[in-house]
Amino acid sequence: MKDVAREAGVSLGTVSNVFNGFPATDLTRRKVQNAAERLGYRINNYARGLKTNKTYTVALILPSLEMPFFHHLAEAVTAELMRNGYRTILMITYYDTDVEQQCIDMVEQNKIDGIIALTYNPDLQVDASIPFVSIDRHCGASICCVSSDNYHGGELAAEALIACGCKKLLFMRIGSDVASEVDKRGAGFQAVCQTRGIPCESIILHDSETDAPFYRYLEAHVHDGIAEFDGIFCNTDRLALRILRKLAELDVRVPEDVQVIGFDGLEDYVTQEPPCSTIVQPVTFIAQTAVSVLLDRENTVHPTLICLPVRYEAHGTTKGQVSVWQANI
Amino acid sequence: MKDVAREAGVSLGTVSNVFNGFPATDLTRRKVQNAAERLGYRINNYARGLKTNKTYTVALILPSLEMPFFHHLAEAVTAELMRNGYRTILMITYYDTDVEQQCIDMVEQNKIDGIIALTYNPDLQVDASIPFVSIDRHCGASICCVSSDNYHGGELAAEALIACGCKKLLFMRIGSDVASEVDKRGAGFQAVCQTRGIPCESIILHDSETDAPFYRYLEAHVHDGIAEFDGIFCNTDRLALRILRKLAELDVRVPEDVQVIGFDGLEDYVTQEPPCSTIVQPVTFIAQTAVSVLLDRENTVHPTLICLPVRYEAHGTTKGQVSVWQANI
DNA sequence: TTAAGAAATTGAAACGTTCTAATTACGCTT
DNA sequence: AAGCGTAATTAGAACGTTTCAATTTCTTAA
Repeated sequence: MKDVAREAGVSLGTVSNVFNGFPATDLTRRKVQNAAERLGYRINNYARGLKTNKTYTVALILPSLEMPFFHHLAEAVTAELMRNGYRTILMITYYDTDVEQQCIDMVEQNKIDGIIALTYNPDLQVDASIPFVSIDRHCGASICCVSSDNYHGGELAAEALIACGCKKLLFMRIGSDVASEVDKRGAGFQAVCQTRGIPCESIILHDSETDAPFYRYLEAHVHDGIAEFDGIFCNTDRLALRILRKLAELDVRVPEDVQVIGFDGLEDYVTQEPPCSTIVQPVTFIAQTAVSVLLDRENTVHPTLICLPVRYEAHGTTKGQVSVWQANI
Repeated sequence: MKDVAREAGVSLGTVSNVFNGFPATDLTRRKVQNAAERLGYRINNYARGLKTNKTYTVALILPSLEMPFFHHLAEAVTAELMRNGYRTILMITYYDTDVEQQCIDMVEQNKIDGIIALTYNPDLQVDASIPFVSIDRHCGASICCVSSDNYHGGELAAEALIACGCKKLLFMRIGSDVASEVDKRGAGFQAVCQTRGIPCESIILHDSETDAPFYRYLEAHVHDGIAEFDGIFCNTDRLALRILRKLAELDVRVPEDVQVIGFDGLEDYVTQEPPCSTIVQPVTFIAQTAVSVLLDRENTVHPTLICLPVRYEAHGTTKGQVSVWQANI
């Protein structure tokens, strides 16, 4: 920059002004730009960050990229940040709460502009001075969490199954994250069942790595292809897919005898064989919202939870193309 | 840091020494650490980067995260970099060659320590002074590219099918990246067919978004469940999966009448229904190799291509559990 | 006890920006 | 032509580290 200033015959400050869009004569502007071009000058963002304390970098902390929801999120967050001129530092925790804390520590060390995280550590130590947005799960009372409207998603699933004629329902939930927003899917589902007077059984697996308990339940409650229930809501598409295969194995006809709805609506699972009706999460919208809440530090008061609308999408494991999401619940 | 120095009653330089592991008395070391603790001091990496020109950050540029190969790669690269004390800046190009160039430009501006990229732009402008490793595809004569041993993978596929009794083979290839390392799969496959005197037809789709041409071919060459070929090698598992479904639709029995092998071996596809025999890529190893080549700037001379070993894995769409990868080709 | 040598510590000058207050140049009005 | 207000430019002090030559302190051996 010093060289550019000398080459252009102006002062250091002027070069800085030109590069930051501060007022300058067309002539000087041109002189500086030419000099910079000739010298192949590139601004040094570290020196700049040192002075401004602004790094145009945010950290994205995720448990893994293997689950479709996670890598879709990663892609969407990265894209949205880039659109705003920010870079993404990606960190993977492998569902390990210690690694989560490590990531936070590492990242705070680096004077970044914010953190977007999906973590499982209930008592994460995070510096209150650094903007933080969580996804799917609260971490800290005053930290904004953005997620799908899981509760309403559960309601939609119940409404859809009931509208398609189901009389006896089943809710299946797997996954290790307790007390997360995701947990509300079951609550919404059960609430509707209750109101409508539809019996509903729940099988909830928090710590199990395997689906075996679900399979055992199915085997116990299906006899000669006749099931004791006629509708299942699985809390993820991934699970729904495996349940569908198990049902096929047990000679249960879908959707004739039993109807199935999953949750997520990411192409990866929905288009698999068989494709499954589902509650679609607005991943891209979640990403965009998280980013804009994070970057918008104008309002000092932030919402503590933002739920984004989900919708029901029929893919053949429920009867008909019922547009339940338009129902006024 | 100034405050820490004052608090500990030592000079600025000493504090720096302590934090960088330079020799210091146990006493001073303790004094400095206590002071730092009391003041909640954290080193500022931007100031440090300014001085040392070392940022402990590398950029990872990928077309997308949706393909299993890509997100596995992203995860493995991130983990490996973290293990080495580096941070990962993730950038997604959406297969757009302009965006690729943009990413490179952005990243060069930021004085990072290196770039790992999987790009499609044949004439990417990249600053020779910044360490660069590409994956799956060369970009620039003197830039190191690491990939699976795709040629040998093709050979393995052919060997496996032939060892399982195939007499008339088919090679199917889809994907937009021309002239990449991936392209060598077909070459290896055909070479073995030639040597062994096995007839082999190839259907190569470079620009097609859809599989329709493959389906049309299959429909034309299968009559009443009897196919004119008895073995297929698909250049990805994703494709293999769809071909398998089409074959089922055409009442072709797999593996009895036609055997199928895919390529990639990432859980996402192999465990789908039906699971498919495949050539497994060592994703994690690719990631580790890319990182270590990138970080190891000691040797000024770098290899221009590094091929990592693949292996054949039977999953039921080929007959028997033939361990072809041990064959001495 | 002292001199020499090694080890630890210090002070000040970088690194490449931005920022602020001060200065200079410019265009108008009287 | 002088005076005034505004806009553009400048000089130099930060920002928080590292680095290196110079200095001090500590060890050891004569």
